[in-house]
Amino acid sequence: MTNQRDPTLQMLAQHLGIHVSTVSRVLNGSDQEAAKAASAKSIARIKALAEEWEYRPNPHAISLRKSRSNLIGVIVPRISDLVLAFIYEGIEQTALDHSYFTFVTNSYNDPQTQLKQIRTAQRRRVDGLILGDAHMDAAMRPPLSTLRMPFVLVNRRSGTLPSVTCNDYLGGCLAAEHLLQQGHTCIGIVAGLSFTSTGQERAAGFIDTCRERGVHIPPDYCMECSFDTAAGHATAARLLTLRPQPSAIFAVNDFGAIGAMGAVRAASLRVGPDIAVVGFNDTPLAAELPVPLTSIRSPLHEMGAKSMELLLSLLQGEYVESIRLQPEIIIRASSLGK
Amino acid sequence: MTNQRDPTLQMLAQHLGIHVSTVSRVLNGSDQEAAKAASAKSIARIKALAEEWEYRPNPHAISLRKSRSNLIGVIVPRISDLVLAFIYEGIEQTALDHSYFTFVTNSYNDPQTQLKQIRTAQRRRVDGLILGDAHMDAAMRPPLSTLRMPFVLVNRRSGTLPSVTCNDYLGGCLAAEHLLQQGHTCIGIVAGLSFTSTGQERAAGFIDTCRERGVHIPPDYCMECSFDTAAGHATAARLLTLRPQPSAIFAVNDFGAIGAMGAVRAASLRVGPDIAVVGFNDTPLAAELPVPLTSIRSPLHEMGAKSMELLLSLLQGEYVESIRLQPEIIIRASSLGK
DNA sequence: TTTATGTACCCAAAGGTTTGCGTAAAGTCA
DNA sequence: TGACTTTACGCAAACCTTTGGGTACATAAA
Repeated sequence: MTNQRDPTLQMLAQHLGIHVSTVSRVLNGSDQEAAKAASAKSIARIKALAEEWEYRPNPHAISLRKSRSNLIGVIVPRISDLVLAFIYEGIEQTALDHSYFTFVTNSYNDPQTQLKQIRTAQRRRVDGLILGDAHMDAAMRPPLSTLRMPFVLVNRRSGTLPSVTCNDYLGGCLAAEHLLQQGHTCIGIVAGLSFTSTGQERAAGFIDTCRERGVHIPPDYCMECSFDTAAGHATAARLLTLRPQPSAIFAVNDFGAIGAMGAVRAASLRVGPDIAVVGFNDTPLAAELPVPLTSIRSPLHEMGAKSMELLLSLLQGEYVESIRLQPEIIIRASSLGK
Repeated sequence: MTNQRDPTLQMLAQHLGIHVSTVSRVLNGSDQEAAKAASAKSIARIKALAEEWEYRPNPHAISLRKSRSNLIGVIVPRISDLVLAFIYEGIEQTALDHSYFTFVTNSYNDPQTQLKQIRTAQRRRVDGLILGDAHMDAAMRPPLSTLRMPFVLVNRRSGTLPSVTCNDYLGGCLAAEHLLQQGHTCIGIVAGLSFTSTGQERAAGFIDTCRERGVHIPPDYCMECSFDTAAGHATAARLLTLRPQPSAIFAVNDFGAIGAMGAVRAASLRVGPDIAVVGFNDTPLAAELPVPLTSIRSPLHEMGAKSMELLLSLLQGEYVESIRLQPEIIIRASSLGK
């Protein structure tokens, strides 16, 4: 019976001389329902044949009939940003565990593109969305509340929309406490994009903590920039031209911090002894850099997993609360004097 | 007419008093077919209403009817390996341009897992597969030829299976030529996993070129290891304990090279003046590292895009040839003496 | 006038499941 | 024996499209 086409319910039913509806109930109802639908003997026969023929239900037929697709759309700024890749791994694994499929696309932080990708996903009839590219500024973002579809934000939050994020403010505090403890009083910030909650809150936590300890960070020592290495380099270079020159730099993400380290070296200064550098996210790179990078660890995989769990709850019609995960500081050579 | 359910062909047809089959032909046949199916006036009415109601065909119904899903499965070792993330971006964009959807999963270089992921994708009724985690060793890999489904390999090749790769051997040659030109005669290799064509061919190109120029690389100076930073660090550390100590290290991927740079520094040596380091792939990080990394650039995005194009051809039933893209060396401070 | 050729449609089956409802036969109880 | 309940299924519609066939009417050619 190893012919070309995959077996269908109908083929099984016909072969067994049992009606297709009965076969259906046995094969995917609960044990209870199965018992109601057929005798023990029939159940055994059906299951045996399904096994032998390696019957796999056609997902398109199921989706059509049930009008749900078991598909989740994931939209991120860029999947080649390591941070998002780790988050996505958490999402994808959790989805698979619950027999959902996910597909992921880039929006490049462009609201226009984000909206387009959302529409494309909806055309594919996804059951829900996970958005990793939220803008804080409600005016700047597509009207998410009009999505008419369950969704959750991940990594970045926005207003009261359901989200799973790191406690970025606290992360900023941790970074500040460490640098203050090292005796720094003049500090520059590579602040990320201002419309992201990540950038905004990490910087805010940092600045507030400094102020509480009597260290003032002037506005021009806190520079907005995008989250890639090149931007981090350029921004840190500008920070280093300020007078008085900062003795430490806090970058709100590791890629930015790596760029900053490059800028420090390009200015013939040493990372650590001359200029302390602290990053954020503790990507696996951080520990292995030529000068190991002090970084705030955020639980990326867990963040992705939790966001998927939240969405699953939402799909069940349950009420959910946003989640904030705890960061932790990992101190390495880049922020320690000689 | 803004009610809850999305409009269907039938709803349009009923509203217009035109048969659903006619509406179908007008809406997705060519202009030719449309003209055959209905009068100019009817065509206009149909299109107008479809527009007004924002009609979107139900992909599940289409898939069921046509028994094709417009879905492509992509399997990679890890999407959080930057190299694969860039390749995937190329795949995904090209797919979207041809109105295909892709979804991606990790196989962690485990043949067992790979097979499982392939089966899962097939259960979703994908039209084709792109595999980024091929094993060279036919015995070690799932029997890809029995897939009964179009597929193409990307990044790594295996036997004569259709693939899109970088000319890794040539890349290895370029790296060797550069280091030889710098006067190095004792060189260590962080060689990657031996069952991957990438690791194997890059190392082979390097070693062969050295031999041609009279520089012998003993087997114990070429160490296998996985492609992450931590492994690169550990392996480079071992290379540095060899006597005579190598004055240069070629790592077959950038993450490995970054780890190696860490090891060099941990041994109180300077990257560049003391130990030259060369990587592979020229990920955006390379240029921005504290010591900028010399690396062989492989066109990752293009590789992904081309692999998708190849698969599309295969889906058309066309015959295809494997593609090898040209690498290029980007020289930076990490391989230059003082 | 007959025959051929379009034009502008409609019909109905098919694709694979799910699910509310119906029913014949067997068993239970008084 | 009659009434009633289980047991073990079967029936058919529904989900939304696509597509290989018509058909009825009109116009044109022979």
